[in-house]
Amino acid sequence: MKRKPSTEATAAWIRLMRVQSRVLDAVEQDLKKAGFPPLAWYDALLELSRAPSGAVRPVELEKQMLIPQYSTSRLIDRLVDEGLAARRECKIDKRGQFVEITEAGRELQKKMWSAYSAAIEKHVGSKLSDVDASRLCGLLDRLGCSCDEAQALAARDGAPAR
Amino acid sequence: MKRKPSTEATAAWIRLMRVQSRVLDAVEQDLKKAGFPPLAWYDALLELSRAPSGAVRPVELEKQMLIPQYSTSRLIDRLVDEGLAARRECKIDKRGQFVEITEAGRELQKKMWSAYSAAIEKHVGSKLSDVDASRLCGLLDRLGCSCDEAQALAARDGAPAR
DNA sequence: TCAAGATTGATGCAGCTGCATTTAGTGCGG
DNA sequence: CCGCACTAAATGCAGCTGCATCAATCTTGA
Repeated sequence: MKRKPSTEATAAWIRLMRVQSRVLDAVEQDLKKAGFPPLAWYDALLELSRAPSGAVRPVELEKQMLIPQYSTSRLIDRLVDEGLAARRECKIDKRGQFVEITEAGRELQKKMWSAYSAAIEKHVGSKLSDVDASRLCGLLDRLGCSCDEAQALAARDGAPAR
Repeated sequence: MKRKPSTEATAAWIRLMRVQSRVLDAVEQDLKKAGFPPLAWYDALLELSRAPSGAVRPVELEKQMLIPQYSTSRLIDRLVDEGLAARRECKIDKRGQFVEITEAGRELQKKMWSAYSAAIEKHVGSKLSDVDASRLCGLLDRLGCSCDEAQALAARDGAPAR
């Protein structure tokens, strides 16, 4: 019987998988019950709303959200279908485009943040002291090769996921 | 601007989502590159192989793996299609059935564990001391309302995910 | 004993994801 | 200016997921 990874490492792996899936599920369920779309929509709206001009190239969105290109393309489709964002022509590069958040999009993002932040508090915040949350961050960061800007983002108005 | 969850809690949430998804991706990719099926198959095979009789009721599998009923049903379909498991009639309850792992299934499980354990070591073990891994476990457990048996499982021959 | 309700497992449908490919446009070297 | 390699985005297809529902069987209680 091979035993490359230590028992501790394996246990950590298992928990990382299980706990994340449970917590994510719980948060997504809360949002859904409140009548909101999936978290990915929120993330996209947040990125769009952060852009000074309110418009972002799909490629940028893709990099920010760490999701594949086709996924971005379809997510934008859905946002546009729902009137939360609009595609704008990109004059300087005719292959590309800009995606601009609409007023409806901004409103939804704000409303979602109420429910979303409450869910984070309920499923994470209330179970961990700030000190422990920071410890958890530190340990997770060592696995993920750094989430760079996460601290900065969290300090602002909404939190991305994934 | 609301600020229900602390900055620390939010940062922990973000990292939990991001790091998990990166690590899971990395491990799944390693397995795929080695020509193996997805992790879910491994988990199922492991559960089946653990059963003393080598046969398990789908309902049991469902509870162990924490996935919905229809998901189990279809996963079993795929395993059976590939000759890794077989459906056996359940005499005592004609609604139900038993799922039994085949020799091919046992072999695949073992081979996958080599690749899987190597991936865990590469993406988790090598980045965290045992002590830190244990700390991580402790913190995660507080979020997940306990993963009960995870420690016991890890001590044996293979580790489930999710 | 038999109807009502619970449990086991399968399945049709819609939506989402990954993969590969396509379409269109850019920019560079010759 | 042309051809070639590269980047931006969209899309067809297959597989997977969740949801709702179904059929079969079991259990319970009047």
